[in-house]
This record gives sequence, C-alpha cells and structure tokens, in this order.
Amino acid sequence: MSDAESPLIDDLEHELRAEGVRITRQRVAILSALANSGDHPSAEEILERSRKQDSSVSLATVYRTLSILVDRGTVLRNEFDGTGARFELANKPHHDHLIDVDTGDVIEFTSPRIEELQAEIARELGYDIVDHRLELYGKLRTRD
Amino acid sequence: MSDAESPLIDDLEHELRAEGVRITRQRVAILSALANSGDHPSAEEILERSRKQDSSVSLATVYRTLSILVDRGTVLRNEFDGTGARFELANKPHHDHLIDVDTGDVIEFTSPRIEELQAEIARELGYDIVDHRLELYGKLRTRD
DNA sequence: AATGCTCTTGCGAATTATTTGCAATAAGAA
DNA sequence: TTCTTATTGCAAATAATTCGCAAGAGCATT
Ligand SMILES: [Mn+2]
Ligand SMILES: [Mn+2]
Ligand SMILES: [Zn+2]
Ligand SMILES: [Zn+2]
Repeated sequence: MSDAESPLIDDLEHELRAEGVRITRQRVAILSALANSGDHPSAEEILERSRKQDSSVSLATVYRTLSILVDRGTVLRNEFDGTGARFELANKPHHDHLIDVDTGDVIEFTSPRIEELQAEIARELGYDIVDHRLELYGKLRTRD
Repeated sequence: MSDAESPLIDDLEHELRAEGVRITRQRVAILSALANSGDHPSAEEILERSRKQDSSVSLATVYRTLSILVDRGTVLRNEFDGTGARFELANKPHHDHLIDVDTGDVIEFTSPRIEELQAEIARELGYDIVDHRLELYGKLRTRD
C-alpha cells in the first residue's frame, strides 16, 4: 500500500511548485478531495472530504487554497442560487450547468451553439467576452 | 406641484392592496425609487434613493419590501459577480445581462435563439426550465 | 373623526459565508 | 541540520442579509 498519488494530482503539484507554491499536506488533501469529487462541493464539503486524508485541515486553509487554485485557473468557482460557492477542478472542457430545483442535483451540459451566440451578441454590443455564466434551473419532466 | 404618482406606481399600489399588502409611505418610496431607476441598484442604493422621498426608510425595510416584491414577481433580483444583489422592476420583457468588467456597466440584451436553445437542452435532459441565469462578462472591444 | 386589530417599521442583534491578523509551524533551499 | 519565509489554525473581523421586538401606522369599522 504505497502513497502514490494520482497522476492528476502529481501534475498539479509540479505545476504549483514550479510557480513557487509550497506543497503542504493540507494542500494535497484539498487537491485530492477535489480530484475525487465528481460533484460540485462547497467549501465545507471540501473541508470534510480533505480531513479524511489530513485531519488538520482547517476551513480557513480550504478557502485560502481554493482562492489560489481559482486564481490559477485550476479550480472553477460556481455561485448557483441558494447559498455558498461550489467548486470543481477545471480539468474538463467548458460546460454549463442545469440545476434540479427539487433535488439540488447539478447536471453538466455543453452547447456550442449557445457559446457561439453569446460571442456574437457580445460582439454586436462592442464587447469581447472574458467570462460568462449560464445556469438553467429546472424540474424533472413528469409523464403524468 | 401635485403629489400625483406615476400610473405605474399607482397600478402596483392597487395590485398590492388587492392582495392585502398595506401601502405604507416607505413602500411607496421604495417602489418609486425602483420605478425611477434605469439601472440595477443594490439594496443600499435603493435605500439612498427612497430616502429622498421618505427619509425614514430603513435598510431592513428595503430588504423586507424587496423580498415581498420579488416573491410577487414585481421585482427581479440579480446576483452578478462581485458583491450584493441588484434589483430592477420586472415590468419589461425578459432579458439577460452583459456586464462590463471594467466599468461595472450593465447592458441588457435579448436572444430568442438562446432562449430556445436553453429550453431545447433542458428538454433533452428531461427537464422543464423554471428559471435561468445568463450573464456575459466582457471588455469593451478597442480598435487599437 | 375616533377606535382597534393587525401589519409594518426602525433598531440593533443574529446569521451565514468568507476573509484576515497573528503567533506558531513547517516547506524547501542551502 | 539550519535558516528563511510561506503557510497554518484559531479567533476575530467583514459584508450582506435576516430576525426579534416594542413602538408606530394602515385601514376597515363605527
Ligand atoms: Mn461543472
Ligand atoms: Mn435588467
Ligand atoms: Zn458556457
Ligand atoms: Zn434569458
């Protein structure tokens, strides 16, 4: 039972180190928590998950680390309706979200057409898009 | 120099009264502030603006009144990046927003195509859209 | 116009999510 | 191992919004 980390985390560590960011136990735990999350955890959830690997992690460090990772573009911060930011690793292609208003489930989707239209609209208004947020809030269609 | 209110505010007052909502000086001041705002003011800004008409308005009442109006669908609450919610009367057709990241300016736009595509995407995923949020963050294109 | 029931208000305290100051601790270069 | 300095945990500070409560004010009724 070695302590080998996933290649993903290994890569991230190297990138961070290359930028002079120290690799601490806490940061590795937080990165692991994110890497092993298929969902969109809140800071509190990331705290819980990373504590399974390093019980010394504190909430302040979770926030500080997320802040660094978001600034680097390693992590995405989402602010869905309701409360608190939700995070995810930025290692997958761009996508937007559909939130199930009944269950809170978050479904990812992509629409090249919408992305194009957004750029077009911005262009017509004289702008270049630097970021955007598209969230659909829906209810599961029932076949009554 | 009469005290006549705009027909818009007059209508809103009647609707509210019909629902058993009492028309107070503060509420009229807040509604006026909203009706006279072409932009997307924050709660603090609405406080300042409504105080010009009724200096007794408090921030708690601004929030409480906005809450009622949002629940009724009279007012829309936007949560753009940065801090604090921004409000606007819901008396115009649906639109989304482009935020100038340099100046903070908020530009409104509509795209029937994007609206359609959103519904289509949700449908494919088995959902009916109950709400959505589309915000573009952009920089004014310069012709250097 | 006066009455009274009930909603609404202002104020300050409470909440929630996130940030920050600071002394103790630990990365990583030498 | 030593040394420098970034990082950490903790608690206190912020920022936006909500809440409890006693005082005040709509408005239906007389
Ligand atoms: Mn996602
Ligand atoms: Mn608008
Ligand atoms: Zn997108
Ligand atoms: Zn829209």
